Amino acid sequence: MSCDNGSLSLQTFLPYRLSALSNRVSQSLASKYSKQFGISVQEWRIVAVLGESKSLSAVSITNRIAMDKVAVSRAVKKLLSKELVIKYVADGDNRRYDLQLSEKGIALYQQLVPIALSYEQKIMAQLSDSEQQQIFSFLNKLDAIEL
Amino acid sequence: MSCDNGSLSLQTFLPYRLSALSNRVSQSLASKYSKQFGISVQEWRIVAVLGESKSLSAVSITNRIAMDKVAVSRAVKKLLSKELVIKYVADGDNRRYDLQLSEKGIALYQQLVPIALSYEQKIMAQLSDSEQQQIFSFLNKLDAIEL
DNA sequence: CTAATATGGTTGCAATTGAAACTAATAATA
DNA sequence: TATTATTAGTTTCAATTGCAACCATATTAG
Repeated sequence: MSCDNGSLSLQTFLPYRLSALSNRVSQSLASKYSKQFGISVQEWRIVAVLGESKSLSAVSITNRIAMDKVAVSRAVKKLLSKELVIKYVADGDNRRYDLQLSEKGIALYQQLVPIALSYEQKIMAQLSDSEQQQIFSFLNKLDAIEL
Repeated sequence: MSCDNGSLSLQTFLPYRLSALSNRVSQSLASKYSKQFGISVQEWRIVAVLGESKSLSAVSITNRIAMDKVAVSRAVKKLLSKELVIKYVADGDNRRYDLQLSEKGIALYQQLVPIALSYEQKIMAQLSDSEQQQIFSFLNKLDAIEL
């Protein structure tokens, strides 16, 4: 569907379309998170990743999700002030802090997961079966390539 | 491929994956544009849209691409200072400015189009034929839905 | 014709982001 | 054991963004 004839229209330019869609989705999710739970997308991502695995340092978080350490540091600071996570010096390394969800954080996580999943379902429901099957394989391939 | 069992992993959460991919693509393009041409992605988008249609007001630009009028205003200001576009009061409406590419802007546009297209090709080449066929239909469907 | 409303575009200010510099602690090297 | 190099995380400062208020012109309604 993209054009191959030396001319360019943003409407058929994959990077633009990808960015426009992703921004729309992100912003709609961001406003949901913010209105209902008072947290940002970054904060939610950290909560999500901590919800999956009991205890992580900032660096391990950076390795799991697409956030650099500065962003993690700032988001964690906010999560701490909201008492959604707790932080303690790691065993055997005084530079590192291990983070885990607090009681309050776990409660938030458990509230948020079904909302996030049903949101995703709403999107997926718009796609044909074959599209649903291909979308993650597509994302995986693209994640693997050098840009 | 996403999970349907009430648990959530960011790695299989469509909004997250979409955002991560789109950011990666955007950033790599942004650095290309910036290094080679000294312009931002927003500026490039405006150049692209002006390259397609001779003359547009700021509002028409916002209607065509996913940029709000503040972003357009600021990007246009930079393009003017770089002398890539020219601006003149519109016929019959003294509030409106019509914008078009300058000679220099056209030259930039003509340089950039093939680069952008070959970049897109590099991405598309990673996808199977059926994926290439489905990707824009997929994007179109998602653009159409309410979030 | 005048008052109210709407539209095109810009500006100001606060919040967010990015990049580099920084502190503190660990690991590696000699 | 000193010395250097890495690593974890934070801070700082400038640039970018987002939102609301703003000016100027156009349009509409009374």
